[in-house]
Formats: sequence, C-alpha cells, structure tokens
Amino acid sequence: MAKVIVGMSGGVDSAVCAYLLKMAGHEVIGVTLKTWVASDQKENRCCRIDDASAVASMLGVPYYAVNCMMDFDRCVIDPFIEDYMKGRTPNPCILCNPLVKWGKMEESMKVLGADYIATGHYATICKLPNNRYTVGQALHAQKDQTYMLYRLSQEQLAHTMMPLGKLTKEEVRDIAHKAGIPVASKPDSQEICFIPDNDYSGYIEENAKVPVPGEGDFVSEDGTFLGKHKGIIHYTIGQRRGLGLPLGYHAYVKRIDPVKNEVIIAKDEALYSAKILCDSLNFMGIPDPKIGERLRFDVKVRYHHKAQSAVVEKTKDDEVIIRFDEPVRAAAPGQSAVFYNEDLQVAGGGIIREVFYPEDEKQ
RNA sequence: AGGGCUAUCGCCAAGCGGUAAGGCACAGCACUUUGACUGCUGCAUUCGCUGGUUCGAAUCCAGCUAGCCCUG
Repeated sequence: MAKVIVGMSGGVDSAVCAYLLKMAGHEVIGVTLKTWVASDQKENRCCRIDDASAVASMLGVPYYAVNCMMDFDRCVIDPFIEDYMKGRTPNPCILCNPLVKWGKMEESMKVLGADYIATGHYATICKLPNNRYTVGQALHAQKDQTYMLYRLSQEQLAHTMMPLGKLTKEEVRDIAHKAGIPVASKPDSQEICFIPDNDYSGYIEENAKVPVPGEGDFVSEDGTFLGKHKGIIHYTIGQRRGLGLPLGYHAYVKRIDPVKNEVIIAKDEALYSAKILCDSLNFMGIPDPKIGERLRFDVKVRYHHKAQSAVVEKTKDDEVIIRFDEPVRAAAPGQSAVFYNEDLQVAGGGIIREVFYPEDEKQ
C-alpha cells in the first residue's frame, strides 16, 4: 500500500479517484491546487476548495489546499495571452499539467513523504517494454485525455496513478452516487477553467500587460480587402462564426498575420494541410529520435480530432516535420500535435509552429 | 424641372415569364478539461405601392412613391 497525493479539483472524477484509492487500501491525502481566484468563487470550475474539502472530509482523508497562483500566472496565463497576441491558438491545459499541477503535486509529495500522485484523468499509465512510461487511451475513448497529458516527464509518470482510465464516465458517476460522494451529480467541467464565461477576448483585453492589437483587415488569399476585423485575438484558424462577411459562401479563417495585423479568409476546401512543423517537443513512449529519423504515427492536431496517419521526421534539435497521408483541416499554430502508436499510447508530441498549405510548397 | 439608374428577409445578394439561391446576422440543438471552434436545424406564401398583360409575373407594361447620379 502506498501513500498517495490525490489532486482534487472539486469535481466528480477526482473525488472518485480519491475514493477508489482509499478503498484499495492506500493512504490518501487530498490536495487542491489553487490556480486562480474568480471574482465569483462559484464560477471556478477547476479548483473548488469547498467541494474538494467536503469530499475529503466525507472520505476521512487529510486535505490541503496549495496556492499556486503565481506559477499558474507565469506558466499558463502569461503564455496563453502572449500566444493570442501573436495570432496563435494555445492549449493552456497542456502547459498547466506538467508545469503547475504536477509540479506542485510533486512538491507536496516530497513534503508529505508520499510515494505517488494520482489524478482523475481519463487515461492509463503504461510502462512499455523499452522501460519508458507513457499514457494510454482511456477505455472511455470519448473522454480520453491523453492529448492533454503528452508533456508529462518520465519522472512525473513514474510516480503517477490514474485509476479512472479503465472506467467510463457513467461508471464513475455511478460509483460516486453509491458511495454518497457529495459532488456526484455535479456537471462536467468544460472549456478553459480560468475563463468561465468563455469570453476569451474579453479576458485577454483585461489581463494583457501590453496593448492588444486592434482592428485590421480581412483579406482573401490573393490580398483582396474583404472587410474590417475586430483584432486578431478574436480569431482562430478554421473559425467561421463571428466573421460577419457576407461573401455568398461559408468563409473561414485560414491564417492570421500578426505583423500586418491581417486575417486571411478562405473557403473550407483551402483549409487542408498535409504538412506541419512542430517544436517544443516532448517524447514519452519513445526516446528522443535522432535527427533525420522518420517514424510513422497517428497524429492528433487538436483535442477532439481523430488521429491521422502521418510520418514524423525529426529535422533538427527540437523540431519535427509531420507529413500526413491525408490532409488535416484547420491545423492551428499554438495547438499541439500528439503522436500515438498503434496501441493508442502517446509516443510524444509538440506544439505546432507552422502549417504548410499546397500553395506554399510550390515556392 | 429634364434625363438616367435602382428598389427582393434586420444586412449583403442571386433571380431576367414558370411558381423566391446563397451569405451575414439571429435563434435552438449537438459537441467540448484547447479554439465564443465546428456541425445540424430554423429563419421572405413573398419580391417599394397600385393596376394591367398572361394559363402563370419578383421577372413584361403603365402610373405612383423613395433613394442615387447627371444636367440646369
């Protein structure tokens, strides 16, 4: 039996995670990472101390709240805002997990003399024949969260447990109800935790430390002026709604040019790309490839994306070029590309830096 | 005052005698621990008004009204 730090958000999943480990005989300690403070505490969906502590006391386990707002601001919010200002589309959760959540839980683990960290993620931790750790797809594929976890280190994975990986959401809720866990019926969280009203641009405008780029031009791919946009932070690649352009066909954002402050508009069929470049790599199920090495994986380009077969070529230090068998739609710089092996385990991943379209290749 | 042009959903806009495209916006739904993302559904019995021609008109004709442009 081990001493386990359970990261408790205040939601059902992490509550059931703690419950299951306790029932299995582990010594459980609940920890909530306080990442940010909402003006209205009720709005905070990823670190509800009141709910989490209620669950902990019901389970009869020690409970601590850990302040990590400074780290969260520095590691998650600042890069998030900077990315948007550059016309990119970041994934805050992907940075938050290894840097803030695991970072703080590892500290707590050491301080409290625990052996493991556990979370309520829908994923399984696997140790491969090559002795490397990785995360494998959850049984409940719809809820699979491996995409968000690809940046965890070997060290972090080695002492992490994810007991929900082999359960469905329904089973988790069922367990919660039968165990009388207070948050059993709490709705699933969604969207980015620190922007509960989902107003990204409003959030960025309020919190940016430098002036937010203002209005500029919508232009077609050949540079024709199509209208005025509200500022590049309002758009992401592949977006259709909210453009306000009556062009007679569905218009989508194809690229964002932060230098010219332009948003380039195209039809859906022009949004497909078979080649992307990634950096900020993290390899999980395999060791860091050598430069020039080519590997075949199924690659996800966004969280809700079915992985597509592709060849990942390591081109230089911390850079890969991914060539898809079939072009993918609306790959967006700032999002992550995650590589899966044939067993749906994460081999690695990186952040998309550049997306190449057929017309780029001709030049 | 004379000449020309235009008048189709809140907005942009097809239609050119055969029984109202499309887009934007809006609303609802689905999806969601990245993207105010995506997808689906709804949205003019009616074409400035009044008559006329026709089996049949938003589409042709006449008059009226309004806006724009040119000439005085």
